Amino acid sequence: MPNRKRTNAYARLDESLLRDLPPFSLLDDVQIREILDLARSRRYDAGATIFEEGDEAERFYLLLDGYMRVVRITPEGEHVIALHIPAGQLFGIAKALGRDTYPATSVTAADSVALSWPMRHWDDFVAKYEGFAAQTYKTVGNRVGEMNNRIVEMATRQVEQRIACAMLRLINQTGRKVENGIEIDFPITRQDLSEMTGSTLHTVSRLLSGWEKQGIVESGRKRITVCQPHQLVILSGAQV
DNA sequence: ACATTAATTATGT
DNA sequence: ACATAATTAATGT
Repeated sequence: MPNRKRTNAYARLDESLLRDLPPFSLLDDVQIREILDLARSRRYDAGATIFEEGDEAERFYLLLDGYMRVVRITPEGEHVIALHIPAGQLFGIAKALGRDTYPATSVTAADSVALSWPMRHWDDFVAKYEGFAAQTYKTVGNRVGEMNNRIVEMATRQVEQRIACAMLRLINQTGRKVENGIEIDFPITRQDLSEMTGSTLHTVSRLLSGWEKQGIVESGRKRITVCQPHQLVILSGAQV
């Protein structure tokens, strides 16, 4: 039996991968098949850079598994983590922002799998597939909203409150229930938290140690569990 | 109220 | 054994 030649690097993709994801949930299996046959599937190790800020936006992506981190790097080489993206969401969608270069760098926060399509299909997708445009712009809106909140946070809250806010977002968006609380579902360091909050890894470490003594969190190397989310909410200074 | 510096210890391959 | 991550104390702005 001769090998079938195929464009994908791995076994034929199954329709069920996309069927329940918001951008594609209104489509029938024939349409999903079309889309999958245009897609490339790739696996990335944790910490892999998928594209960099300013690169020509050649493809757009859908994260099937893992977590992405959207990063901006200052001329001085300082990293600022703008956003985390969970599995099931599109990223690298420069066309949705009216751009032909990527506005930020995308790095995997965990081992990940992503589909991607050439950007030239973007307009076809928007025109042809019901619900695709609406859902993607909703996603973009949510991300912009989150970043706006962060700006207010940065300007008005103290470091302890900002870190509490960042951790609350993480457990809401990427939390996984474990015995004694909610664990952040991907490896995360003190350094990462500091890059999300405009702080330093030392301050983060010191605060986490304090919270651990109070039983609010439990942490180890590259992993953090929030045991008492409510206490974090109080510390975050959220408006009641 | 924080960052920075530096020294030390813990942890994972 | 080695590199990376985390802690802790001291000092600086």
